[in-house]
Amino acid sequence: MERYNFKVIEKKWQNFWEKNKSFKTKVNKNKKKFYCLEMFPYPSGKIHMGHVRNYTIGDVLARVKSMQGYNVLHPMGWDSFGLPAENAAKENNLHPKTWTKSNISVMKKQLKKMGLSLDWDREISTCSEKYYKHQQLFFLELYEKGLVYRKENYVNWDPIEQTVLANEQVIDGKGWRSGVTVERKKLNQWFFNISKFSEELLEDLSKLKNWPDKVKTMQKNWIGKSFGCEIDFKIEGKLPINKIKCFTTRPDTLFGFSFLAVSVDHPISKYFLDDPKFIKFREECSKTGTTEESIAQGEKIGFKTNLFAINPLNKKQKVPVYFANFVLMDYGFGAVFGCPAHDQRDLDFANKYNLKVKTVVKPLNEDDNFSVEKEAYTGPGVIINSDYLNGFKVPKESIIKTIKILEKRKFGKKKINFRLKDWGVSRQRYWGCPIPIAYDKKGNVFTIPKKKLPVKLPENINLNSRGNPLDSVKEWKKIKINGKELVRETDTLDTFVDSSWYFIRFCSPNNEKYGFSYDEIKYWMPVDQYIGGVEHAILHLLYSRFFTRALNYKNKKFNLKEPFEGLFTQGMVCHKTYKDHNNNWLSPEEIDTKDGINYFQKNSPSKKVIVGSSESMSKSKKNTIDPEKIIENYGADAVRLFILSDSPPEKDVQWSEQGMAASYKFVQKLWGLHEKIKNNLNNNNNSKTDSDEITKFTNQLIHKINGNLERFNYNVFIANMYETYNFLNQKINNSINKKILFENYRKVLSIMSPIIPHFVSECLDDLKLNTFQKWPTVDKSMLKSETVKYVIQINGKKRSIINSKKDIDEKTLIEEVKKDQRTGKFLEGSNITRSIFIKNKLINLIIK
RNA sequence: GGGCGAAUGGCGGAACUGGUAGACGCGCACGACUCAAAAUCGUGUUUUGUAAAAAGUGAGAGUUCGAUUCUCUCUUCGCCCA
Repeated sequence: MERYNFKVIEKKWQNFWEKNKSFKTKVNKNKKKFYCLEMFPYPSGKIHMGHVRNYTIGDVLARVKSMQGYNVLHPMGWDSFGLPAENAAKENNLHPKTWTKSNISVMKKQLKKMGLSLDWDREISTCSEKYYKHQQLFFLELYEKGLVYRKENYVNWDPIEQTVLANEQVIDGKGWRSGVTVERKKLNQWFFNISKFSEELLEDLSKLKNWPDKVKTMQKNWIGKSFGCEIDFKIEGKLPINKIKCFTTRPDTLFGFSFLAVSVDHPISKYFLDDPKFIKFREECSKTGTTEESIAQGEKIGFKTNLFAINPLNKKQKVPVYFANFVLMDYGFGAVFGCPAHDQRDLDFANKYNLKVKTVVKPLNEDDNFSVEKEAYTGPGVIINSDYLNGFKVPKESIIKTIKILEKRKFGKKKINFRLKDWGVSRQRYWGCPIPIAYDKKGNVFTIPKKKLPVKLPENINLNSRGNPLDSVKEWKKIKINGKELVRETDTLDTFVDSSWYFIRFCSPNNEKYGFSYDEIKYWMPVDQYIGGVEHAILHLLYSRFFTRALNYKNKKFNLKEPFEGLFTQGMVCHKTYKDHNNNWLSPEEIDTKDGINYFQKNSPSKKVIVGSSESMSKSKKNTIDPEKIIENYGADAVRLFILSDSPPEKDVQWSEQGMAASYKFVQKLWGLHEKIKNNLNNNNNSKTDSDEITKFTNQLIHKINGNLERFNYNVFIANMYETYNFLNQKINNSINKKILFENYRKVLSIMSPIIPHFVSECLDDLKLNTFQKWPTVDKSMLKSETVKYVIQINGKKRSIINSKKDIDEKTLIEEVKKDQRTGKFLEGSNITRSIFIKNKLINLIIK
């Protein structure tokens, strides 16, 4: 027997597919479409195992759907703008474009070696002018629709790098690169008005039936709808401030009011700017950062003003006004009223500054003397100590009733607040999509005429200069519009904008006139199955949902709101970690073992290795496995098989050499089986002995696999493949009818083809069959059986399994149980008091 | 701090609506082939027990004829907000 030579055969079929453009797709209105999309990669250099997993999962689905008769769109492209290109450019003195292009060409070759059924004619790259010119046009259209605006906003400013940092680039209040304390700076930034759609984005989550609940919950929390009330507090003091507006979800606790806290960025802060103590305090605040985590966990600090706020429900009550670090200007109105007894954060603050703590809610099972000490009470109960609010049930009755009272007295009104903020899209970066805007000397905004698009990125750039790179390209910045001398916007768009519509572009990748054609998106959109990492569960998916709505807004021709009908989030690829005794990470290639228990450094058995837990593959932990090498060693089919076999796709999978080797062996075994079956097909047997059994098996197999595919249980699918091998390898003999064997084997091969397409193509071709087979259908009559296995339970315990005729009645079965050797003895000398009978499945006899 | 989820042999995991727990793979053990090894093939493999049998799905309770599956309490771990 010849070994299966994957190197030759995989290359052969990859060439065949490429030459014949086997996966090229066109709109075909007579055929049902299926749009299968995996999140496109950032071209960082090489593909990693996460890509291998993601794209294998998608490819299996695309191939199955195509076999099931769908017109499948399965494209691939590159999310190719972004900061790493700029950093790489600085380090290697390479232009970002050069770096990106060469990465794309490497990764494309690697993806092709995986044997993916991709329509490469639809390849797009977001850093290409052909792509971003449409994005610039969209930007202008959104601007016209009023969905884009410019405002001043605080940003994290790195004074050394002269650039804005993202929140995750600020570590302990310092720039990740410079290590210098980050400043808060007010800058003019462009915003997308995503909050306009807050309600809709939240509501429509319920329509997304094929999304994981987990992701929907995360989006729901991110949008953060809360019901409450805005309240105007009268202010007394020596400053010209009459009132301060607050948002609260707990107006019912107003009698527990003990301080008013405002953000250091609140408009009233302008009256304190000449107070050096306040300036110092504000610096202090900027160190805690603005993330919710740092606010929740950091120390709560305040700066007492000489102002007092008056409780609208009790005018005698005056409380101090503080600036506080835990109040953010972007949420609500940048001011909150403090009720320490019923909010832990407020309680911490009150305790620190010796402020009054008045209990106004008691749990239902407590008496009126209930009083909050160290822990704020936030649960349900009844209002107490609150004059005419007393007795209201918390929270259902109390909040609504209080709001009504406030509204009646004109101190406030009902308000729904969202946590979701508008999307700031300005980035002080070079390698991104230029914003098609210019300004005159006064700072008035001018849009670049649509005819003049694209605004191209200048090629010559000095990335080592400080600050915004485009700002230093003097010639590029100058522009004349209608004879006016203007200066271009030098910020570029957040790369999340690029990925917010690429799935639409895939429908019309070569349409030069516009970002898409209505005909094509009408046919292809929405994406039927979107597959990617859960790390994009919030931002990317929410931005995409927004962008689709933005295109839909005021445009009746664009009849689409939700871009992704189905979503699947796959788990990560993990590997054991290794360290030497100096706590340095070691890569799997640097270690060796003799017994599989003790590990040492390669070629030096004295240097022991500490084996750590399995963690997601990352360069920093050195526990990555290079897909290219693995494909080189084992072949793409075996790698596809393994990456799916060991865990359900939505969970993390452990990479293991042994598992990989087992998959490789399995492909080899299947080749052996193929030879064996081929030999059997040469006999002239027309009898039916053993043949029915094979047909029955095949039908049950298809039935099982259909179910497993529906549930994305690809690992079980593969277990089914192993079962099939075990069964056939045992059953194949010369007594099997040739025709029946051929027909069943054809079906078995077809079913395996989405997972190991090269191998199956070779086998089918070897049998002179078309390598593109239809997905086999189940012959339901073959799923039925004359006899049935009955589980016999006595007092709920399994005692035996009896083979019996199908559809027999309870009495007959009980007689059989009595006669049966194994079960009979349990029944001797006792009465059957009850029996539970489940047809064709089980009987449970209760005896005394 | 909040939200979501998970826990099954030595390991990864299976068990569709409550109905045979441990499919399938890895590992391990034994055997065959071999001078030998690797590779390959075969057999076995939850635990205790020679066996009959008993126990067993993180811990404890509950519902049920019957619970890995449903309910409650707890423990641990993971993910997300970050």
